[in-house]
Amino acid sequence: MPRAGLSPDAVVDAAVAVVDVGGPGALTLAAVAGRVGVATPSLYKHVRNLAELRHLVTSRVLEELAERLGEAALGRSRDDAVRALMRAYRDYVAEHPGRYGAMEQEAAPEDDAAAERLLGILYGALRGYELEGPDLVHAARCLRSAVHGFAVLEAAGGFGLPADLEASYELLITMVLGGLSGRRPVA
Amino acid sequence: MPRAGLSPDAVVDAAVAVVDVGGPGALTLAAVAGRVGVATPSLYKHVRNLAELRHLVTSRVLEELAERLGEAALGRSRDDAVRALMRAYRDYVAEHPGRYGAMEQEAAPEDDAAAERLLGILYGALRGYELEGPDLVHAARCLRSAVHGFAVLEAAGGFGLPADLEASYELLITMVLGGLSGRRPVA
DNA sequence: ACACTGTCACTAACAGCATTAGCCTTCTGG
DNA sequence: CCAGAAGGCTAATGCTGTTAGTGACAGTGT
Repeated sequence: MPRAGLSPDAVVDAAVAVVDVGGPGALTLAAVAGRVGVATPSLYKHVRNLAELRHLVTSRVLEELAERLGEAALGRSRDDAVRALMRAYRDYVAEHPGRYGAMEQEAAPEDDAAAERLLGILYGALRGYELEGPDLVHAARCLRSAVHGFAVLEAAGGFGLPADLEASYELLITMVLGGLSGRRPVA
Repeated sequence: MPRAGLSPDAVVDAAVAVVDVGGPGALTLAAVAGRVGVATPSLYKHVRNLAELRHLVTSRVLEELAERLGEAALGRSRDDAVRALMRAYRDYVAEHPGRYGAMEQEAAPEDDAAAERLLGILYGALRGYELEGPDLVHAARCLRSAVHGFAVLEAAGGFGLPADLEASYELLITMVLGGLSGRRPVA
């Protein structure tokens, strides 16, 4: 039995490949083991259990997303930055729907460095607006909600026809930008 | 062995109760059977398989949501209607986070009457705005994205602290209303 | 060069799950 | 009242994750 030259990273690579083709439900230790050409229990030398593997996949996706968003927002500010960020977000999800859907939902941002980093990028993009403490938090939450909601619905095929999704997303961007430009409802 | 007096509806009731306490991951035939006091295989007399049960749970949640949203939007129009709709949506999810999270993601709206009905209510609320064909579709998609994105993140504990979530949501409502009031980005 | 040690793969085994098959009791309608 | 359907059961199968124990390979100290 020659060694497979495995490593935790290689296992996550395989796991990502699995969800890319089969969706979140296909993420099983047997599938990952089969893909790397190894018996299922061998994976336990590199990964504690399935739960940890899922966690690692989530972190991987968050890292990739943060990378892309960081690039997109680089050298831009205010509306320009947010627009670029939102477009990059959707592009990533459109390229890897299974990967995005495989992220675990219960992940609290605090326990994951990648989540923290992504959140930091969001806050960075919002820096150009004059938003103090709580208002900044509200803005970031709304940005996340809009972007994530659209991403989830699109990745899961929740929208009927895929027609004109770009135009829909542009409207969403417009909504967010309008809301960020500080138009208060009453005041 | 006295009969348990089960029915498909009763099974779905139990399944909903299970996800209410244990979250989506707890939805297992064994758990549902245990809750109704029956052996696992007995469930197959009322439900085709686990996949169908999940489907039924999804439909149930969509029905409940549609009910609540319909009530909320009754007799209102335009911003008033959308505001009421969005608040009712979040209220429902906050009351039953596990239930909302248990909805299957892959559900295309076409194959489910409840989804269709909910979508109809959304479109109804948007009727007051002067939106023609595609623009109406875009608006509905954005409304869904915003509302669903916030709901998912809140239900999964994706926001750090629960503090001030109401204020955040009010900002989201403001964003949506602003976007619906027809301020075009370029034109 | 050689044993030694740790790493990494394996097989064997077990528990929990969904699912199917077959049986037996209980309701129900003619 | 009794035939048949309906709704419960146990037994058994295959897939999953997981653990324990075994053996082969690579690198290291002598």
